[in-house]
Amino acid sequence: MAITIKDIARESGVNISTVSRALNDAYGVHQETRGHVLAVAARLNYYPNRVARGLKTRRSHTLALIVSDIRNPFFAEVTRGAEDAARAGGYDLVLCNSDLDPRKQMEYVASLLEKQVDGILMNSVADLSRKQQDQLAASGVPIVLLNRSTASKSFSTVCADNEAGGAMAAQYLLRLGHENIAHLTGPRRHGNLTDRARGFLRFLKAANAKQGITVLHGENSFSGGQTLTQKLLRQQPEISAIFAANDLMAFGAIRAMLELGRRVPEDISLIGFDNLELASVVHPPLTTIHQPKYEMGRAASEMLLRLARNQSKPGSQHLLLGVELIERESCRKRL
Amino acid sequence: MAITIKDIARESGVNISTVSRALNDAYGVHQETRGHVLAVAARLNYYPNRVARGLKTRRSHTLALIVSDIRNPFFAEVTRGAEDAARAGGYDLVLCNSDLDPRKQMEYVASLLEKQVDGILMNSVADLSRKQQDQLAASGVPIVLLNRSTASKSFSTVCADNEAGGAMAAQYLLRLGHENIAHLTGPRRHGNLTDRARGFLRFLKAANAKQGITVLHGENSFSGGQTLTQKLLRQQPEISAIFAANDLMAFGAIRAMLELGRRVPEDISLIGFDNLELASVVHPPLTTIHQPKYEMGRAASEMLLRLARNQSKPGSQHLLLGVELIERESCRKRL
DNA sequence: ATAGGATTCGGAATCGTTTGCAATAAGGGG
DNA sequence: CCCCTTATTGCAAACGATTCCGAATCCTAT
Repeated sequence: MAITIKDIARESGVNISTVSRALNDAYGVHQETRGHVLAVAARLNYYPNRVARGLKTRRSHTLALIVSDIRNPFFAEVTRGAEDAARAGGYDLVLCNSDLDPRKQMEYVASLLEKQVDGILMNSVADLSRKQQDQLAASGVPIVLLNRSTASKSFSTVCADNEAGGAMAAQYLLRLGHENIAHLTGPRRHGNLTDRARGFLRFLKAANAKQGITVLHGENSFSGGQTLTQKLLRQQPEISAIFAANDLMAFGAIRAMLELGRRVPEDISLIGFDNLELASVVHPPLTTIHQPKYEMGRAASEMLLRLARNQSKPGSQHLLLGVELIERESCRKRL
Repeated sequence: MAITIKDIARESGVNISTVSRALNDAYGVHQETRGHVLAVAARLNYYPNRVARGLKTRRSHTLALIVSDIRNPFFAEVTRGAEDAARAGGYDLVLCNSDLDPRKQMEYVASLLEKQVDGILMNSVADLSRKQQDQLAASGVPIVLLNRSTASKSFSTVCADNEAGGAMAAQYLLRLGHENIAHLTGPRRHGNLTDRARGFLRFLKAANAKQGITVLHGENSFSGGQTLTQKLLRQQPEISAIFAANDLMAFGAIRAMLELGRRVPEDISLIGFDNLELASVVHPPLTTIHQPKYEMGRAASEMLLRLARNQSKPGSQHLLLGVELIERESCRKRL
């Protein structure tokens, strides 16, 4: 049986309320008795029961993070940022993998509410029905959405500036003199990727680009990038630059080009998005748009902490983080 | 204010104890009243407060996982397995990143104990002092160590058969006719890598290999693999096969050889260990020893659940999981 | 010396559950 | 018809903390 404040009270001859006050160094306990209590607590090797504490104070000092799959290196990075910030604030983080399944997501949320988590970090609610979203918003826990720019009235968000990133990619390829440019992206409903595409195309259009621009939709994965690239190069062998909507697709593109005997960057320039750890490892090292993944996780946790502590005025907040061009070796001037 | 069983009791005209029993469908409540209570609970949109429950039952229904860094894809995979199994058992998982810092690890453990977690999954205790380890063992929570084969009396373990994996690598390279073989590994104190090296060397020795065998120690990372390979090929250009102690080092080796103009597998065969997701993505696709990462996480969670539920006899348990050779394209017959 | 404010402390309620025990109701055998 | 099981329910005490409130003590200024 573990030591409780009752034991400490008995052992040090004071009431449990005094022990509690001493332990939390609350106002109203004499220095001397505080010292004595603390000494006894240390001697008995006491550690507080946070569950009991939570019952009374109605805060569990835990946050939850629901991602689609922690094995996605993007989320791993975000998660690390979120955990570090939570920990720094004295909270711990429970991890949930939803696979983007709406049912699983709602089950997680229900379970988390029962556990009285103080806030929830989620990477998407896009696939939730309107009704489910309302249910979430009505639940009362603070929620911040990761990676969702569409300013929502019910939820706070933190997101990278995907549109600006798309524009950066366009500007860069234009500056290198490319004219036949393709954009490989994911399913149309994918918000972030759509933003990137929009920024990309808008910039090209604004620059009066006279080039042929091709946009191909497919799976936003390694094999998706691979397949799209094969298709692209079969249809338009004259392509000189590719903007892949994320690094994984870019890796697939590299593979496809390797297999087709097209060299990167000698024959075709390639730029990705995300700046995954692997981007610098792959050959050739991938030029890409850096998303501040760790910072996104950190900022989201910090925002959630403020919300959970009622330190910020109620209502939803929105944070848009900047992106950055990382120049490596997968792009080259058009000859 | 949330709905409690007290509200349900009032609303349905029975005592809270009956409500509690009905909700848990415990023995001793009439079908009819149970039905009524459940209906009222549903109508009021009741969900139980697990914190209060935990206070009384002394189980929090949460497990914790302490890894060095979730960004390491190996741990991401293990974590996913662990979380799935925990969830399947009705537990959730709090994630901790220790960076292998002993102080952080102990802080995490202390915090987790205060939160009354029912069990802890850790990836290593090797860097803890003897005293800290005893302290851990004395804490009373079930602990299972991931990826630590050294059968410990105080802790349960689940681990892949690193030694057998090392032997497999040796057998494979021998079968391909290689004679000048090098092994790139990490720091000497790293238990798992040491096991791999032992299996590897033992097999070569047993096969009466007359070859020159070189073992190089360095950092067990991408750049470690890169550096060691540069050094190796400078000293011994005649090397025909390399066994890297993990895939990350193998990736580094690929990069180094690329830079030195040595082709894989035409000039030099390369085999890794882990079978990371990326192993099939990199060029050339890496032949490697597969560790059942997901299963390790899952098995560890399941073992921990049994321990936490007192379903297995006390004392430590140990599980060794098999490994497997994954043949891709980074190795070739010696001409 | 004493009123009165500030400190310091103890008592007890409370958070939302579970659970042992007693009480009551129901059913069955003699 | 009564006694004895057995099923169903209520009562109340936990679990381990926090916190409001009032009592006791101390200090200080008049």
